Amino acid sequence: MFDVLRNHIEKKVSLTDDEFAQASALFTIRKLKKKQFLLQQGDVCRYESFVVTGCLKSYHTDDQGVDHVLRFSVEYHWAGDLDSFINKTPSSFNIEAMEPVTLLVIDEPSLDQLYQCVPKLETFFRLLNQNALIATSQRVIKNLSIPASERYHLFLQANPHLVQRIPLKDIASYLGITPVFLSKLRREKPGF
Amino acid sequence: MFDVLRNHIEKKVSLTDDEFAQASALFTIRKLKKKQFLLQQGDVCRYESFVVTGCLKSYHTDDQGVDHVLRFSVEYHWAGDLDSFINKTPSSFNIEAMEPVTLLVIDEPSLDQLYQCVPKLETFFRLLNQNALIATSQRVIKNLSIPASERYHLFLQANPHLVQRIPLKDIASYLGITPVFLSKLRREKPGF
DNA sequence: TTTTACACTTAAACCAGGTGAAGAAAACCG
DNA sequence: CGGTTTTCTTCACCTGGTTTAAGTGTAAAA
Repeated sequence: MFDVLRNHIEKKVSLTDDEFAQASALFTIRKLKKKQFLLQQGDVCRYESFVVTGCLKSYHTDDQGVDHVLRFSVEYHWAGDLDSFINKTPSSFNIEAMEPVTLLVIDEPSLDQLYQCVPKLETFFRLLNQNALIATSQRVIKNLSIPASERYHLFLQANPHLVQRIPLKDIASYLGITPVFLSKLRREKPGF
Repeated sequence: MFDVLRNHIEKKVSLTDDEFAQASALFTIRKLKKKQFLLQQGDVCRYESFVVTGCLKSYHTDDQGVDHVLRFSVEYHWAGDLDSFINKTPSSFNIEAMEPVTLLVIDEPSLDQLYQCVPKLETFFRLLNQNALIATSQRVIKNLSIPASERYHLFLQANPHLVQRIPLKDIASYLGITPVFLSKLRREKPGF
């Protein structure tokens, strides 16, 4: 369980046994059933969560009741709303388990404490957010410059595993199109 | 000149004179004329740049030759391509001065060194990227959930100063619409 | 002073993608 | 297994936004 987390962290910074012990003491295990919520829009996000098994989606429900998927979090990735977590503001996201999920969660005071005790972990989370920022910026540009059909095929290539696991309507939502239109795309350009 | 940078940093973390001296020794002053490039698509981004005066745009030119603006960097903000800067890969962005610009620039080895000597500055840049990630994520959701006309008015409200400084076509590009359509929007819903 | 260049507007034809409704196919659950 | 719910598809029609192309205003270059 915790060794998965250690493995994940040590891909970016190396830790002594003692340092990792300090860290793991601050995480707790949490399980969710399919369709359970880790966070509901309007609530404050109290935890950053490392996904050990399963898959979650983070999505915003707009005033017309339409969902827009920001990201999927699968094994060895993180789930949470950074804005709400840091600033203690009501979140504008739902985070929902798409499958039974096992998480290692940490709250904000503990994470702060961890940064003090083990500065290497501040570096780790800095790198994590740096990569997330890079990926999100690329997504903005792709959404602006690439038509939906191509965005769909790029998504398929980049996430062949995900497509088997999650409903198409959620992929459509992630891509910024309707399920109806995605269906049309699949009919027109099959294969690939 | 450098006091502007210090002021900016101390909004997030406080520094001793000595700590700031170590930092400022690693930055150098750079000036650009209007229309000069800080970075050209395809080159590796060697510097993170703090904007003292002026305004720049970061944009990607797609295979059809169309520009897509990722961000504007004005006074007391930063310019650079994080992906290219960190990973030393050819950048997919141009960064161009829209006005005469004065910058304080730092290269990657120096920044790394700075993180070692003054850990508080690692915290500072972590917070900076954290905020950028939050803002960029919100932009993804807004682009997916809000129609162009509303996005335009939100942009006006949020950046009243910018609109006076930069061409409308660049705002259109930032919003993900054509200048022609932006012009139509302005005609239909004037005022505000 | 004239020329060139670029930003902005207008209008009309066009298309990528959305809407609503309704059925077929899967997936879920007792 | 059988019934319910959810997902996926199809079709007919609609709209927000693009494209192309022409015209105007302005500022800088020559």
